[in-house]
Amino acid sequence: MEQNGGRRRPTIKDVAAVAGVSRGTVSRVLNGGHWVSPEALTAVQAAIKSTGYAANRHARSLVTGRANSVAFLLTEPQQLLFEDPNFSVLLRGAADALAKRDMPLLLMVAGTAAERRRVTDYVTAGHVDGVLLISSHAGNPVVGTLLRDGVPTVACGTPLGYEGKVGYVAADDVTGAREMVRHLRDTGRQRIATITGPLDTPGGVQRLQGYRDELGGSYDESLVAHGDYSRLGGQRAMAELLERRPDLDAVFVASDLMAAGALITLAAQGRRVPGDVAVGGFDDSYLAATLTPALTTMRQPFERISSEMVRLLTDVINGEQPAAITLPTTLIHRDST
Amino acid sequence: MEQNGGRRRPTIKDVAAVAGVSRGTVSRVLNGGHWVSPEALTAVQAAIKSTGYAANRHARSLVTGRANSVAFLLTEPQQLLFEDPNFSVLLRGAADALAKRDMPLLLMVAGTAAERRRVTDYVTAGHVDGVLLISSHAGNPVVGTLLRDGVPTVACGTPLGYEGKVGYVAADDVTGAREMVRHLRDTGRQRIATITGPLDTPGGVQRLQGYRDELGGSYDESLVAHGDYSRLGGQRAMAELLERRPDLDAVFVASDLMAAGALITLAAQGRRVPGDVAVGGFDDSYLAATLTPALTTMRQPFERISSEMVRLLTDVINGEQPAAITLPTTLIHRDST
DNA sequence: AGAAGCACTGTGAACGTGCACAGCCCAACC
DNA sequence: GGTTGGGCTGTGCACGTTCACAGTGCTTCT
Repeated sequence: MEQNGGRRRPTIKDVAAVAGVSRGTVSRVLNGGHWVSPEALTAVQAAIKSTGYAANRHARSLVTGRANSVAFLLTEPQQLLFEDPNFSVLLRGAADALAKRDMPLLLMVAGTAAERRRVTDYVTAGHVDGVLLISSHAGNPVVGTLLRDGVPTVACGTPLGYEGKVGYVAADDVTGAREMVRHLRDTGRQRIATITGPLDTPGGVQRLQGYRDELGGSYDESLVAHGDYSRLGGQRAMAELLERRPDLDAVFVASDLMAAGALITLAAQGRRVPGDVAVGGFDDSYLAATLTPALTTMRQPFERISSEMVRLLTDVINGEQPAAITLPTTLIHRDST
Repeated sequence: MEQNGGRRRPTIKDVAAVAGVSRGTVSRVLNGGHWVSPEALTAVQAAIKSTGYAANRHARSLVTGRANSVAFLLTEPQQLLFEDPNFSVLLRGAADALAKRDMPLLLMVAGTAAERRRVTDYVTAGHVDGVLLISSHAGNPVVGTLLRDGVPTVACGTPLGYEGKVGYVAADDVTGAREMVRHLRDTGRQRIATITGPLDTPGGVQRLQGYRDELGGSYDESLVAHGDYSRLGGQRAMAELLERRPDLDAVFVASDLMAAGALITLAAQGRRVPGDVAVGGFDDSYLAATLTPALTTMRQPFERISSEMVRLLTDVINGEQPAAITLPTTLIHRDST
């Protein structure tokens, strides 16, 4: 309420004085209000309001040993993740979920070795309570460090090489991929190709897995090309596929961004979508609906993924065992199939 | 070096004991190393390494009254900013620049009134030293609050309604827009339209200003349509322009994302780019190069903008007067003009 | 009536730092 | 040879909070 006229910020002591109680009582009110009389409670609450008191988090953290904050850690080699439209959605979701718990989100980037060093130093020094890990490529050295130092960690997507050792939240890639391939087959496609993600990422191997599972015996190596989750990668992989198998009539692309690239190649080579070739994506990023034609894709529930990551992480911080959560994907039917 | 076997983290006292000096000396080494003898210096440095000591930032903040962290504050009503490709670049740049100063970046979102309240409480409570403000729409209530409470703030783009009261870093929108329009005219275009950003944002008004300045007398209201920085908005505005002025032969679009939308409309209506209509964008986001045709656009130096914002903010935090920094834009000539 | 419990309150000691201050040693100066 | 002063060092206090503990007054049970 009061104006900050260059004066010192009110402390718990000031509140206690105004309320006519002791520091201890104010502290108890602040932390749940148990074991304090109704009169004291209201007096303290009024005093807090009138003084404009806000707890000093540094002092609190110092004595409790908890930072009450969480790091959102990006460990991609390049800024590839920043081109990824999903990243923003995930980031925002995490920030929202954390804000509801009154915990700030610290954004940390660990691309280079120097950054990696700084980040692990920071994190293992206990300046955050836990880490939301946006890694993906297997063999990430950061994961090992966090694990070894016992830092509560929740990954986004199966952490290849660390399954069962670190908690994670992921979409059901295998089933999602199967469903898309089944959809393509159900609409009469015979020669269904796929553009995969990098095979050292969970999305890369698991969506390919689903593609294979669904196709079973009729699986054919020449219908598989590999991308790197970038638009350009999708463009190239599509060109490669068309050269190898000009007869293909559908393609399941492991990400919307790569699908956007594939559409460019298809258009450039005069193939009509979905007339000549049906295209199915994965993610349902905001891109999908704006492409021409609008992209049929598997929706990943990113808002849910981020909120579950935060929930899981706070649980782990509070001593629970890390768990693995898999969430279902949904087929979004648009114009490209 | 030592393993964290559930043991307590080393404190400055442990370091002092190992080095055979007092806390004070270790503290001096930590803060610049002035007034400490060479022998003590090396002894302390060795002790820091052998104990694996890292200063407790909470304790430090408690006594110094500085948080040593900065908030990256998003104040857009919706998640519009998260669709904006520039946002990621800015965010990453800021995180990098801050990391070099060993300051963490706190991401805060203040879209709704409740979020706004929480954020201003947090910030004015002194839990961060300053704010990197990613606002844009005029009349943002958060700016006033920050200003009133004397929170060091640096905005991205001219903070409409608060010019001269808060420091900012911006690209030279007016000159950039002029240059693009001049380029269109120099390549022989006669009827140059424009799609503006929202007119309560600096980019909206200033890029329109540049367009007008360059066209001078030959300026015509019917060649101006308004967008909202979204792809769909660009799509709609382009349709509006084509209906009103089917004879137009060029369009300057105030953002790449809107230009992407404009290209969709132009393609749908059978206009060839750049044959029938030349299209110039603004931003040079990663989108621009991947569009078909690749987009001619004005490059905003986002990496530089974010690093200058951080530099300016740290200056303000250290007591300097806030300044206004304007950075030049560059014409990137591609295939759409 | 005294003991025992309950509901609540106040107090002192931490937590790990930076900073002001006082003290030390040694060289240089009068 | 005492005084000054500069280079370096150690010590006590403060920062704002939580937590354990010791009360206090009041009810209830033996």
